[in-house]
Amino acid sequence: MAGKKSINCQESGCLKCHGGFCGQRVPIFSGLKESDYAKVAGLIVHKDYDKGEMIFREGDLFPYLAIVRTGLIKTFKYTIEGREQILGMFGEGDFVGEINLLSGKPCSANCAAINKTGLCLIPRDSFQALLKQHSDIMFLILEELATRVGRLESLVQQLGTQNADSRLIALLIQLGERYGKDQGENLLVELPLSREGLANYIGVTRETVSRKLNQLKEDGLIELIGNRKVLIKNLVILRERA
Amino acid sequence: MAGKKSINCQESGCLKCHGGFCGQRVPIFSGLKESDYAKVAGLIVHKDYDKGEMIFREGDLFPYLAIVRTGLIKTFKYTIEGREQILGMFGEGDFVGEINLLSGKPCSANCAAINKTGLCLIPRDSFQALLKQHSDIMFLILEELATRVGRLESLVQQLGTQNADSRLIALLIQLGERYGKDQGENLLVELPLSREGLANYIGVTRETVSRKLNQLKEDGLIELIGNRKVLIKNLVILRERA
DNA sequence: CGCGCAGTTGATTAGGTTCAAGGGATGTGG
DNA sequence: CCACATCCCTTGAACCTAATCAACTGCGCG
Repeated sequence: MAGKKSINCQESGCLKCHGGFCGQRVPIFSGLKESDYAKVAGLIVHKDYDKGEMIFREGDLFPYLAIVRTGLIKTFKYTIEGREQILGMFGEGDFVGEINLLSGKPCSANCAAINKTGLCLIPRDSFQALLKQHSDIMFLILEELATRVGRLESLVQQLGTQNADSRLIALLIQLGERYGKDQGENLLVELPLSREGLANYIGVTRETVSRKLNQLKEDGLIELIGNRKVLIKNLVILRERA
Repeated sequence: MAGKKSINCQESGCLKCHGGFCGQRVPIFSGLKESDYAKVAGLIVHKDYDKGEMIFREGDLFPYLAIVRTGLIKTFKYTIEGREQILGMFGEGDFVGEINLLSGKPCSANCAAINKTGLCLIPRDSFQALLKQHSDIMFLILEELATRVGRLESLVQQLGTQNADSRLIALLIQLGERYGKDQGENLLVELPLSREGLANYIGVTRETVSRKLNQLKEDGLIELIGNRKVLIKNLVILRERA
């Protein structure tokens, strides 16, 4: 056993990953040749995080590109009042830490594990060298950053909306698109976040989320299954109500 | 004269710009050699916009990288309620349109001129070719996108803050950092936006901006000079109040 | 000089926060 | 497998802030 919390695959060339997850299934490396991929794999360090554990903090130097191998993480900032404002969520194959990769600037936000999470860390220097040789990777990162800008813009749009119903509905639809499974007419959404988490995404209190969710249930638009599942019964009307 | 609203410098190799503004004073081209710069200049198309005029709309294909030569522009989305939510402002030397450059995707937001504005437009195809030859430009764009992500994150943080005072103060400080001029103890800020513009930045109504601004004046923290200037008298206390 | 837009100010209202208490689910250890 | 503890969620009531609606002011401009 290589320890409980941190498994370093450096010597083995990360055989555990190679042919497995972190690498070919990661979009930004999808274009690499076998031989190049082996080089990358040799640099990867594995690290596991418990639910709720911090990965980096705003202001930290975090000299890695972190790829999510398993689990789910979030980036967030603290509002002036001290509430946690979620900025984004990142699942398998997504990466964070790109900012410090380039300029060596400190982190612009906090990052924590939502669930038990395994990351693949690529040290900054190694990655920069890789980038220079493979401009196609740079291109993919550029694209990813552009879509990230797009997502943040949508979040700004959501938070700019006064109405709490609209914000919550927009979030539900969004989560549905990302995590929903079709169930005949309906869409079953496994929520990655608690009520408080949802609240911290859309800038309201957890009580409001609770109330609005139950209101939507009473209006027959959704069904609440336990605390972590929502069945969207009428996406069309839900969209209209936003 | 080459027309009132659109000046195409293609034939002349954009002599007007060369040695003048759009090019060497634009950060992303700062590393180009004279000869390479001449190539870029030959591709540039000038276009002028009146105050309030749309540059592109959400969903448009806008196959240009647009560099601000003179003036000021904003990107924005419409909230679900129909209010205009400003996403960002871009002044001389800044660029927009990077998203469609790569993937050819439609615009994720609207863009309009805040003041009379002159843009330098570089057609997408030409720019992509340029990027392939100059990975250093790609790198600069990557960096710019990263800072843009950072700004949007801060905006999300601001909008996630419930308190309207805090939001407005945060905006004032931000504008102060960007547009402020030191006046001894004080900081004079030329506002690039109307009250309504400020309101559309921080997701409140123009009435609220007006009230809060006057309250800050009465508390001796700021001085209002006409409608487009604010004198910040005590930045330290202002920060505390946020 | 007067028109029109931008900003201000006031009164009212509505919606969400806050504070407080009760109810369920989940998981752990006996 | 049940009992218990904890965490999370729900629900209620009061409050408060910012939106809304409406009228007024004043500045800039033709």
